[in-house]
Amino acid sequence: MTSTDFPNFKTHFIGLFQQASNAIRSLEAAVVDIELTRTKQASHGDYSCNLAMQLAKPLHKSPREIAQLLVNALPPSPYLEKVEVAGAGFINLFLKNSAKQQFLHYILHSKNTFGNCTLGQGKRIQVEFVSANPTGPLHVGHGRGAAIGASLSNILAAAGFDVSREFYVNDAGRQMDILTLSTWLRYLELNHIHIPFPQNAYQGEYVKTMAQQIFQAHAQRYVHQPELLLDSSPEAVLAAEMNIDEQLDKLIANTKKILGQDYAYIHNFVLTEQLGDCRNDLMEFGVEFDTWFSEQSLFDNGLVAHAIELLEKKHHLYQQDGATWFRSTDFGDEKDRVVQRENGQFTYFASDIAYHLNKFERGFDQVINIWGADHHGYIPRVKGALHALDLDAEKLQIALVQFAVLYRNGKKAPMSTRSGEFVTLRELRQEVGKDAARFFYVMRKSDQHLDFDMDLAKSQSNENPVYYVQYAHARVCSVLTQWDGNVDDLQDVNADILSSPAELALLQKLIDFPDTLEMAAKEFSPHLIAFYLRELASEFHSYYNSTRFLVPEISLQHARLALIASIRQTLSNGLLLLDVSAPDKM
RNA sequence: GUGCCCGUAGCUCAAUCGGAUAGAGCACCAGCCUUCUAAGCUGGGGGUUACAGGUUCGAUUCCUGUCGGGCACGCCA
Repeated sequence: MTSTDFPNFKTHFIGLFQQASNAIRSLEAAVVDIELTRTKQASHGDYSCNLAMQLAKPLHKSPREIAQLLVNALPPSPYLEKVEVAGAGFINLFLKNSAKQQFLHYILHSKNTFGNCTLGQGKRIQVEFVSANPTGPLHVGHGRGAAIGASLSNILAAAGFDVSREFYVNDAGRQMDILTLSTWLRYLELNHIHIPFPQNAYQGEYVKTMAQQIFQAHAQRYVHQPELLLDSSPEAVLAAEMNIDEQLDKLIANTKKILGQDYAYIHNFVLTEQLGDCRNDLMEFGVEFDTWFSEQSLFDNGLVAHAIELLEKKHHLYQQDGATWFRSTDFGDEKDRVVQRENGQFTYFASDIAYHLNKFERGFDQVINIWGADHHGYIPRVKGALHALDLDAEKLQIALVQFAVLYRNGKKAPMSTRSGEFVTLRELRQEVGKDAARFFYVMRKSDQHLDFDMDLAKSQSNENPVYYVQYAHARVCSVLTQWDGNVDDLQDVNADILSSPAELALLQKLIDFPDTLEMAAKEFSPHLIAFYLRELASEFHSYYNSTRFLVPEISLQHARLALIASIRQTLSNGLLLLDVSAPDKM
C-alpha cells in the first residue's frame, strides 16, 4: 500500500461483507444492498452494519445468529482491530489505530484533492440555477438558490462529475416588456413628459437609473409621440373597465407601436444592463456560470416551433377554444396545458419544453434544475413533456429550494418584488460579507424553510458559524508559521504517537470527510459540508486548548503538526467547496 | 376546496434516506488567558420529536386521522 493510494474504509468493509454473505449459501437469496454507518458511540466501534437484522425476517433466524455467521465468514482485513456482535444484532467494526494514523499520509499527499472521489465517473451533469428574470436586482431569495447551486456544483465536480453550470435567461417574456415600458416611462419623465406610472410596473430606483443613462446618452432621441400612448382608441376609452394587467398590456402594445424599431433598442438596453448587473453581482458572490442560455434564442432558432411539432407528430396535442393544448394528463399532470395561445403566441411552458429538449440534445447524462419551492406544481408537466418526447425523464432531477425569510432587527423584512421594497443580495453581501452569507445559506437543508437572521450573520462573534470554522483554519496557520518548517516534510511522518482519545477521534473525523462529500453529492445536500466543517472545527478547537503542538520532543511535535496540517487541509478543501475563503489570520 | 412540503430543547436547526442513550449552535448559569490567536475551551440545566392510533426486533423517519404553518393551483413568466 502506498501512502497516496489509501482505501475508502467504508467501501472496503462493504466489500468484505459482500464476500462474507456470498460465502454463506443460506444467505444468497436474501441479501440486498449492504449499508455501513458510522457509529455515534465509541463503545460501538467505528462502523456498524445492520445487515443481520435486515436478513432476520426473510431467513426466519435470529439476527444475532446471522450476525455471528457473517462475522465468522468475514475475510481478514489489515485495518480491523476487532469485530463485535452487539445489541439486537449489530456488527460493530473497530478500526486499528495504525489505520487511522496512516490516513494522515494520504491527506498530506492528496492536498487539495483530498476528499474527491470518482462517484461521477466523468459523467456530464448540468446544473441550472438562479435563472432569475433579468428585470431587477437579485434579492436574498435568489441568493439561496445561488449559494446552493454553486456549492452543489462544486461538490459534484469534486465527486467526479463533469459539471456545467447554467443560467436560463428569461429574456423573451412579458416581464421584459414591462421593464422596457417602465424604463421608457421614466425616460419620458426626464423629458418632462409625465404619464401616470402604473402601480404594477417596476417601481424600483434602478429603473430610473437606466432611464437616466438613456437620457444622458441620447437626450430626446426616444421620445417620439408619447401622447399616442394614451390614445383615444376604443380600447383606451374602455380603460376604466380593464383590469390593471390588461391596461399594462395595452400600454406595452402602444409603446411598441409608437417606438417601432426603437423599441428593440430600449428592450435590449435594459436587458443587457440587468444581465450585466446580475452577472457582476453573482461573480462577487463567488458564483459563476459556464453558459447563459437565452430563452429568446429558442424562438429565433425555431426550436420552440420544432418542439411543438414533435409533440404534434407524436399525437400529444389537441385544439380547443382556438388554443393548442398538450395532453399532460396522460403523464400524471392534474390538467392539460396550453402550449400555443389563441393569438398564436407560444406560452412560457412551450419554450420550456424546447429548452429541456435542447438540454437533452446537448447530451448531458444528468440534468439538475434548482427551482424555488413555488415551482413544485410545475414539475409534472415538464417531466410529462419529456416522457411525451420519448426522453428519459429520470435524467432530469429537480431540487426544490424553499424560500428564505429574512429577519432584520428581530423582525421579518419585506420582500415584495414589484414594489421595489426588498433586500437585495448586494445589500446582504455588503452588510454581512460574502463568506458569512454563503455559509449561512447552506447551513440548512435546502428543502427546509430558512430563516435568515441578518443580525446573526453580521455579528463578528462566535454566534456566526463561519468565523468559527475560519478561525480554526487561521489558528493552524499561525502555529505552522511559528514552527517555521516545511509542511511537505510532514507527509510521511511517524504518526503512531497520536493515540490519545482526542487525537484518534480527530483522525476518524478526517477519515469521514470523503464519505461526507460523497453523501453530499448523492443527496444534493451542501449543508452536510457546512455541518461537517463546524464539527471538525469544534474538535480542533477543543484539541488546541488541551494540547500543545510545539513541544520540545521532535517526533511528537511533528506527528501533532502533521495532524493539524491535515485538519487545515480538510478545512480548506471544505470551505473551497462552499466558496468561502480560508484565511491565514483573523 | 384540492395537491405538495413541513411541525424536533426557550430560539435557529441536525439526526448518514427504519437503527443502539434524539444531537449542535444561540440564549442562560459556573469556571479557564505570564506558554502555539479567548472570534477559543471546560462543566451545567434544559425533550412524551404537534396530537392520537397503526405497521415491526426497533419509528423523529413509513401508513391513517386530527390540529397548526408554508407553497401551488392562469391561454402569467
